[in-house]
Amino acid sequence: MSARSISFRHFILGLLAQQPMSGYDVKRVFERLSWLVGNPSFGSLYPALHALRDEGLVTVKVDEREDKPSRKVYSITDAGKTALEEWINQPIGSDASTKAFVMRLILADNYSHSGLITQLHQRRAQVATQCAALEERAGPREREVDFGKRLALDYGRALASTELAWLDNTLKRLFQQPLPTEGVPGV
Amino acid sequence: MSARSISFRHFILGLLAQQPMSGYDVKRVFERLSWLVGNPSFGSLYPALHALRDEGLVTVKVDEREDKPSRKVYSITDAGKTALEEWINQPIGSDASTKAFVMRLILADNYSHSGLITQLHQRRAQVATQCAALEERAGPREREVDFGKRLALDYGRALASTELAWLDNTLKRLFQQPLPTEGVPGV
DNA sequence: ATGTGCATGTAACTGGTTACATGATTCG
DNA sequence: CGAATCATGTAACCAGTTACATGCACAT
Repeated sequence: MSARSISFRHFILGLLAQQPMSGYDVKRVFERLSWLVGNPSFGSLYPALHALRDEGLVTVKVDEREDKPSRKVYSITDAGKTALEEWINQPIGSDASTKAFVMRLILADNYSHSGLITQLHQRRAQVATQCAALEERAGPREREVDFGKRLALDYGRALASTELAWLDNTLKRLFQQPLPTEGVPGV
Repeated sequence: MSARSISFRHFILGLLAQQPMSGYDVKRVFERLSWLVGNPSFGSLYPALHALRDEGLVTVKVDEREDKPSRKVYSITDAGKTALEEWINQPIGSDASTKAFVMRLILADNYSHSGLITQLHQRRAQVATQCAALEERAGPREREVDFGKRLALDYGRALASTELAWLDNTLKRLFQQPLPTEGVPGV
């Protein structure tokens, strides 16, 4: 079960790769990004941290302080870095949700230049396919679809074409200039 | 807790309100819309149907045919219609996912004119809030955010502003008069 | 006969939520 | 003293997936 279902647990690992944090800190990060990636409850956050620790992907250090309650600070291990790298570079499924993609975007610093570009290309291909399908089915020719489906199809088409434009634009920018914060070892 | 967590089960009820169908038919509908609302497996679809039946929201009729395998056709009941109406008209949570909103769009035919407009307004308010927050945090002033967060924020902002524009446009079409809410930059 | 599409289902598991329970520290 | 914030955790439950299992009908 090393690199399976990809979700909060892996994303948390990615956050810990950027800097060591306590569970409470992680929660705060999620809160600020909740609209983009969702907001796990403590009831799943803490167990996720425990699981990462049990797998040896992170280590815990108790931070005793006098002014505030003590807390457990989690840091990524070498094994964790390896697992993270494996996760973020595996191809995004065609069923991947927007949230899953945004998680990868947020962890962009963990990618190599070419790795990030590959991810964006894959996403682009999938969105392009969907956009084309939506455009065909929402076109003026299709009369059998009811009002609701028409609304939904149009909505989806609008979002998909915007995403496509964003991806094209971003890929262009990335292709022209190297990453501003390149420096992940070993990728 | 009759009207709880709102998901596939309720959406299926909405599909059955449009026309009686078998589980397999429902699956096919999902398949065509999978990018927009997801695609439940049979392992959750059939139990959902059973649950709706047990709650008296749908009835089953076995359709015996000679040329093809027999199937179970589900039809919505009066109780089901009541439950559906209650569900679709309850306010969308600020944490509501895009998929949950698209489900409502697809079921647009089940809304009253004013009911649908109310839903769109609620969504608009939430997206506007998020869009503003994203715009502020992704602005050129914020220097502390890393490359990945900046990418994600920009991505979110692009999608949110498109959705806002779509909502405004759709509301205008549905309800021919200017919106009482304030305008948002960049349409 | 065998494979493909149609059609229905169950059991084990997973990832998540809700609700609960605890305790330190600071502020009014 | 009580409330709010910081901080961590567990147990019960729930929605959904995966994998499995069955069977009809039709075409090759």
